[in-house]
Amino acid sequence: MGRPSVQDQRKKEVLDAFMTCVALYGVEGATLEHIAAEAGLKRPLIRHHLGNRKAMVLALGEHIADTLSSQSEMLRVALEDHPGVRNLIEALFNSDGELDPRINICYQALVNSVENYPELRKPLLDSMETFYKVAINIVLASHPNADKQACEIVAHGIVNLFITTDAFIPLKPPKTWGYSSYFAALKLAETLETKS
Amino acid sequence: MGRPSVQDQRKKEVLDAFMTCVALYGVEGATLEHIAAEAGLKRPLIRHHLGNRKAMVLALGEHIADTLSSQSEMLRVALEDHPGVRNLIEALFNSDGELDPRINICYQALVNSVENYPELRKPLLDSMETFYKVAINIVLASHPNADKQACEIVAHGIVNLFITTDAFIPLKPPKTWGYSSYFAALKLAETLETKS
DNA sequence: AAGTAAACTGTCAAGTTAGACAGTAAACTA
DNA sequence: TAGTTTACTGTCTAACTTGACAGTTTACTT
Repeated sequence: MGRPSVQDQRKKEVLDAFMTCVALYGVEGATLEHIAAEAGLKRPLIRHHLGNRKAMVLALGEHIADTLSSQSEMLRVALEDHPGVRNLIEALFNSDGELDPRINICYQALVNSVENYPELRKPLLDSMETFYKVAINIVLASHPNADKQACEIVAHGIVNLFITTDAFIPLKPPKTWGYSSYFAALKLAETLETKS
Repeated sequence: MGRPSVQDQRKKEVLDAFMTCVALYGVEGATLEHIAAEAGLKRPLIRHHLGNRKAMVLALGEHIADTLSSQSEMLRVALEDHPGVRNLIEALFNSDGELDPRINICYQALVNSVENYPELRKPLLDSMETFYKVAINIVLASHPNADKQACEIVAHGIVNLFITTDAFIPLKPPKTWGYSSYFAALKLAETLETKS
């Protein structure tokens, strides 16, 4: 049967290194050399595992989408026993390093490359949609009497506020920026309380 | 006195082309060839006007920061006679093409490059701060009796919701995404009404 | 121990990119 | 018209980047 394949594992490692480089240099700036150095491998190995550049970018798109989707699932499971909008907000804003900020940065970089790699659009769109869906369901579950549309809007808003906060991380902004988004999310959540 | 200088004008044109390319290919992916083609000039001219690559990136940082600041000023002036949070939200979300979405995309790309170009941090931080300040003052002006901190939070929230909406534009998302941010911003604004 | 399938390495060729600089053309002044 | 300043072009070099592929090593099977 020959040497055992570590392709699945290696692929993940390389994609992780790719993710780091895209976050730092942008999609086209993440060269094979950068990725190889980051992954601790020789350059030709990158190609061996992920194929040529286009295949790599598309694989990264799938990877980011999968990661976002599985993070959504983790969020859903984590809040299954402790529902409540409040807990959703805490999970998003006060998850100390549990949610990898590279994913958001990388996601944005890929979004901006959709024109060059149209195949990226669907996975990116779908994975964000599931993220929103999870948030919406959490909000709906904790406010069964509230207006359905209002819940969707609040959920979208909370997620979007989180996204912006995450996007500013490389800037090392004053803490007030993060706090404001956090409190704005809480305010949004409160709009459901008063109506119920 | 020799041939009249068009440097100021050309510089702006080249920076505009640079902005377009960064939005499309990322900071490191925006090559001189791309920029030259976009600007309709020969490659060496880019260098003539903006200097080497590092100088170009820093110049773009200043340019984006200046543009953001002047857009903030325009917003301030436009809403001077028609204050009100509602009008702020309309101006942000329903400005049909008046606010260039490339600026936001480019801003994000530059934020992610702060580690490679540390000098970018200050202008990016300062210009976003003035954007927030303008929004805060508009909110404060229309709700003089409301809690000051609440106004700041709402203003931050509205701006951040707008930023996320703008960031998704290259994805061509379903209209509901944009609407949700818009309505979430309105809901945030309403939290001030009920308390006054 | 021989066979084998996969991971891994070394290296070359083609294309692209940034940087540098000499030189030309254009638009003004005296 | 001569001089001057600036915009602009052509072109060379060095470095970088991707793609390709032959060859080696590793780890498992029979």
